[in-house]
Amino acid sequence: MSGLLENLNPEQLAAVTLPDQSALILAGAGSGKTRVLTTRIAWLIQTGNVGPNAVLAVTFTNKAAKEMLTRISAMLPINTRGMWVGTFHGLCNRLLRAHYRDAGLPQLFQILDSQDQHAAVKRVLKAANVDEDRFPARDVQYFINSAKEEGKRARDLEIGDEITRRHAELYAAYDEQCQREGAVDFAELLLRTYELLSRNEILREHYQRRFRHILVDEFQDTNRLQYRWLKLLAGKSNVMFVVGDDDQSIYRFRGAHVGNMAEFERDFHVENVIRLERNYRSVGHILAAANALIAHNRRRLGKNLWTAAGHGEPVRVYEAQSDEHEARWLAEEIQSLAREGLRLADMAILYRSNAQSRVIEHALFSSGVPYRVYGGLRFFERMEIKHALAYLRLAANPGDDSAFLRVVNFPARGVGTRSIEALQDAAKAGGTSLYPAVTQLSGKARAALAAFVRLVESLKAETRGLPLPEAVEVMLEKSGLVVHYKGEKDGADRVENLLELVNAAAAFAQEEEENDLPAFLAHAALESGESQAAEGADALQLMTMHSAKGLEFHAVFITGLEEGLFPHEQSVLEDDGLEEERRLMYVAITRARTRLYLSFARTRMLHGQTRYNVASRFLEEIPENVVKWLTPRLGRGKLEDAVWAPEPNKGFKPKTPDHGFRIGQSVLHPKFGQGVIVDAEGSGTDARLQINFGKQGMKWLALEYAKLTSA
DNA sequence: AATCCGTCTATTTTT
DNA sequence: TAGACGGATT
Repeated sequence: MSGLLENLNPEQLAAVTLPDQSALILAGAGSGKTRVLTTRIAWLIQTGNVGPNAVLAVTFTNKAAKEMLTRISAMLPINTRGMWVGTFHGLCNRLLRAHYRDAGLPQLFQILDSQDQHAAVKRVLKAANVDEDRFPARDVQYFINSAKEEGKRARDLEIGDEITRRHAELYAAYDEQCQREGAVDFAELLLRTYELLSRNEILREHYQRRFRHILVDEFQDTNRLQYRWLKLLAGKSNVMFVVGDDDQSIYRFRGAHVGNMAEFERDFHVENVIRLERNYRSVGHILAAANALIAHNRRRLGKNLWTAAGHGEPVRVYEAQSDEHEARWLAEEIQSLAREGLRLADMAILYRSNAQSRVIEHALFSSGVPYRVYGGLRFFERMEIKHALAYLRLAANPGDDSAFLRVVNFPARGVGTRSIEALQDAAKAGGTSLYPAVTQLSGKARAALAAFVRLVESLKAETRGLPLPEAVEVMLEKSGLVVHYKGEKDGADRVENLLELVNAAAAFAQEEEENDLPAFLAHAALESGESQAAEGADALQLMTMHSAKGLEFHAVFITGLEEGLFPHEQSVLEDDGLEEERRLMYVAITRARTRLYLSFARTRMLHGQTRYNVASRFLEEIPENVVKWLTPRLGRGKLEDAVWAPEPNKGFKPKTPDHGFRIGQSVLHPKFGQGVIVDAEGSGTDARLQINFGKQGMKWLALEYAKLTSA
């Protein structure tokens, strides 16, 4: 056998070569989980009686799915085409496209992402004349998604109180609207497929017979509906190979149900659970910190990571006076590591909530450290891209009301609210979508709308039969989007993104076998794309601990370790919340290969107020012998002393310093020339200013001695 | 139709 | 503090 199994440790080997029975692999952080999963698939195929098309592998992210396919292709000389490897949503999309009639959907059903869904809910609320203060769209959206993730339709809900009753009605109305418009949201992809397979015996048996081996990645993140979906496909006799880590379950707030692991053991009569506990990523002290911390959780399946590598460096802990000091220390420490030769891209700053990035970014910017922030808007979520996609959607299907409403007056073409309302009435009266209802109108409203209809018609005509990227170019031209943004003052980035959409279409057309317009639209909804294009440059990584899951870095900084922030005060109120926060800390710690830093700040600006903090309990849960304090060691006081008391009202603090210099101001220095003040601290004779002198560099100058004049 | 202004809110996020 | 949003204003 061509070395497939070489270098696997005994547990990995056991997992890969398990006989045909369902198995649960408890894979610790850094234990070679993806390798086991992909080698298992390769092994199944290579040893004979399993063909590629008998394999179904499910992941949560497109990235993971892609990674898996790449690795399998590298291991096997075969074409991976027949294999179904994808995300839950991607696979459901594939099934529903293939069986749209049986699923009760139009052939060109559109996928709504969360934004689209939010807009759709708002339209339902408006149509139903609901008081949006009492029933905010995001609450209704949350209600609908939670219900769907429990596998429930509006009619299946138990109505307890008035609010629930109203929510259920809105859920029903929303589903009706989606059905009318041929729209399917993310949860619906799952639920619809589930219903299709449970109702349709022929289809169910077909797929059950086909997928002899079902493999699931990150199983601890599955929700209840996903588990039922898997069970349905598995039937009585298929082999499930699920990989997960209960200690890394951090997504309960979005429906993940760790209990699925225990249920799986029971439902599938799992005889032996295989534990992958040997860690190939981190040095000993880091693992010791992680193990000791997670041992404070009660409900665990149980696991202890170990490594053959040495202890390595101790975990460093830093106490800062304030969030700004913490940020400045981070910048300094990172620069010093960079001087030692570490690549910036191999270091990460992690935080609990996105808001924390601001101070850090400020400090990094001031010291000129290149960085990259994860999170935020992704490519296909940007407004201008949404607009462009709406035009494409209309070209594919003019009956798409949400696309219609998005761009009917964008760029502005004199279609006002009154015209839209008239149109909506006409559509309702005629029982049609908005587009065909235009002919029912008269007067001014009709004129403006008719022009839009002509635009869509010409779009349809001129893109028909064109290769995808060319169709996108035509759309950009005809819709007037590019011209519009060119004329806007901050439109340059948007124009660039629109042009990038042509490249995205070209890349998609080249990579995918099924590459027509509808397929591209589904791709845009299911894979929102990278959040930032600038990959490759050597830049420090900034992200939340949640986004760090699955990644690893040479050096990791976990920041803001303060009671109330991490563990977050909200989470302490939630059932199992504290344990989930601890798992998050565990995930964060285990991202580090050789260097781990933990930091906290005594004071932090939060919601415009200074908060006084106590160090996080997680710090105390890490054994002293693996830790090295960079600041004087903290007394180990009782946590009951923890206060998040608001600042005692001392009236106002003089925010404008007495010396008259402000941050952002341009100044002139006799020796360094012109510069800009980027930061300041102290006051009176202690006042110091940090000034960016461009090529001369960044300097801290004592105001008392530096002869500064304003420039 | 664009812009201004007051009000509200503030944990984590993939599909 | 700062961003998003909705309503009112120009």
